[in-house]
Amino acid sequence: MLESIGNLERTHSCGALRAENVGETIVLMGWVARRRDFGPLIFVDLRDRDGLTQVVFDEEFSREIHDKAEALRSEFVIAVTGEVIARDQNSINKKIATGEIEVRAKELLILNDAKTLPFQLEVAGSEQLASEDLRLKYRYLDLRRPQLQYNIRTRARVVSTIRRFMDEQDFTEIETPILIKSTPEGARDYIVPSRIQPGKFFALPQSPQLFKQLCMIAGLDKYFQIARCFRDEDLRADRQPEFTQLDVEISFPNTEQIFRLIEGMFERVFKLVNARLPIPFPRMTYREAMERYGSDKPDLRFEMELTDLSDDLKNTDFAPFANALEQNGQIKCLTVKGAGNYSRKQLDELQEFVKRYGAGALAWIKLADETTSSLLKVLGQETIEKLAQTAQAEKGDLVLIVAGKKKTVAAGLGALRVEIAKRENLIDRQAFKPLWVTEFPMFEFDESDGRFYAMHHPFTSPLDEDLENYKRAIETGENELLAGIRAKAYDAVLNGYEVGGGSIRIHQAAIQALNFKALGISPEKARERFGFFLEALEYGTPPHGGIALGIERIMMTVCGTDNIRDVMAFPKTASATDLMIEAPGDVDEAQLEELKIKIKE
RNA sequence: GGGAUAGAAGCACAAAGGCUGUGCACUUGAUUGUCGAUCAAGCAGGUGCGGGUUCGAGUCCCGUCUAUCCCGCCA
Repeated sequence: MLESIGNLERTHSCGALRAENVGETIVLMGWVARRRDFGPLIFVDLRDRDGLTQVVFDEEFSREIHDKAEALRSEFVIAVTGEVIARDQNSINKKIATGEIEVRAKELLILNDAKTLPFQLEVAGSEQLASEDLRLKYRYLDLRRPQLQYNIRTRARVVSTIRRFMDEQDFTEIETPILIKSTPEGARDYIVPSRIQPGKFFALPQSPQLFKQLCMIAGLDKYFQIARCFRDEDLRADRQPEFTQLDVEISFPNTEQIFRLIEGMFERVFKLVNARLPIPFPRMTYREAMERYGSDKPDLRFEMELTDLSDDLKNTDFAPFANALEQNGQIKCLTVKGAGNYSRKQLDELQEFVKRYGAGALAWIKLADETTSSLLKVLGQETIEKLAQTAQAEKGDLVLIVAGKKKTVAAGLGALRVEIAKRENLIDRQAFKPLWVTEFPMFEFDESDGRFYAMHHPFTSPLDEDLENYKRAIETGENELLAGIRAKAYDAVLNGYEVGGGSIRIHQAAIQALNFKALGISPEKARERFGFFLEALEYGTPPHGGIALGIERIMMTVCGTDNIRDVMAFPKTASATDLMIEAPGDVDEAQLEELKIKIKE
């Protein structure tokens, strides 16, 4: 028999009661986390979002209530009125915040029952959770787990802290449209058919980029938005098709102002979890990051930098190395301290690992009792010793070498660096290591379709020092020169995650036109795609720039998880479906008819 | 689009190519101090799906589906 809550009100949460409450009569409501039946005595761990409180149903105290409690099962929803009593010294439970007390029930309302759950929320004394697909199907149950409750509530605190901070800094929160126009540049769009304009489509924003720039043209001066963004691309452990950004734009800015603002924001956010960040953040150019770490988002929680061996090998006959150098490539290595005893199997695994990034092979030098190497036969002992010396390897160390195109070497060794840090447990889990990566290249050449793409986005301003070369390169079509042009673009990096990226934008129509030319977008095409924006640029556009920060990525570091699904209430699977609501789904024939859409086949 | 791993009771797992099993959950009973309660009994699957190899297949092979991680893609 289920009962009504009536006018009963909670006096405390299940995490609130302490020794000083002893003697009070209180009302708790929550879920039965666990029941321990001792016959005349029944213990119930009552759970809500704040914690657990032990409730005692004592036959001696109230026969009627005790007997009623016999019917309780896991996840029943109950209201308990009772007295807070102190526990014996030896029955204090140090594992829970309310462990010094318990509640002796004198009233019990069974507000709802619950079927046996399809999986146990947490198996006591075990790290094992049910498989993720099952937990995603019953996400509302998985969310009852204290860890997810903590993550979701911490996210809310972070977001409200950000709002308050941006408000204090005199920013205006502005909502931009969700139904916008598709722009083929950048990520694939999610598209939405229009009923009133059959055959036409909206797109969901990949980011509010052009709208925030238009806000600057509109004289709104300091804009921000906690903006939902959509990208129809494949998922990863840190990527979902819809996600949230703190989107920021400022008029008359310089990079320093933006860095200061964001550093202040991060400082405030990380205070919530009692973490201190180094202010100002260290900085590194893109070029330096790639050379030293093989990554534009280096994880600075551990050392282990790359070493260039190209000089030592410039006269080598060994074909893979000679070819790499001939094609303007590189030979670089990682020195792993104390890994000189790696087995053949381990080295094979690492080789397989770098091959995923396009590396042909992984050569190694082991400095054990004697120095051995997979290259011994082809390079000879002397060269091996020299390489080990250049790599600053000492006895007991391991040197891992990759040769090839610069991009491949960086990708392979950059990823290997992180992989080895995980295997060797080199990462300080408590540390927060932020970094600004600056001076990104303007463009990236795509071999497959033989044109340049904007590395950041097509509205990014070139670096002042590179402006002359930029203009010349575009006018004369010198690809090599163009590839070297740097942008006023920067990324915020935290613990190896790119948590944000931004730039100073182009505010002059003539430069914007040049940029489209560099990207191979004809004036006609540009007008068709971005005409409204190009026109807007001509009506007195102030210099402006900004940044967008990924809320989920920030939350991943705040919550100490490596999975984005742990910091979102209702995430999607790797194949971009929602197992709970079973989306995407079919629509009625009538709906399609209204939209004038026919499904092929 | 590609690669890797996994799929067995409600859940998590063990099972040299040879009778399937363990823990938790669940049900019933016992139990005055537990907090991963304990004890006893009970309930419960034939291994994601489709083929193949074999005297015999969770186990080997092929395909497929789902989940996860990665490459490509994406900032």
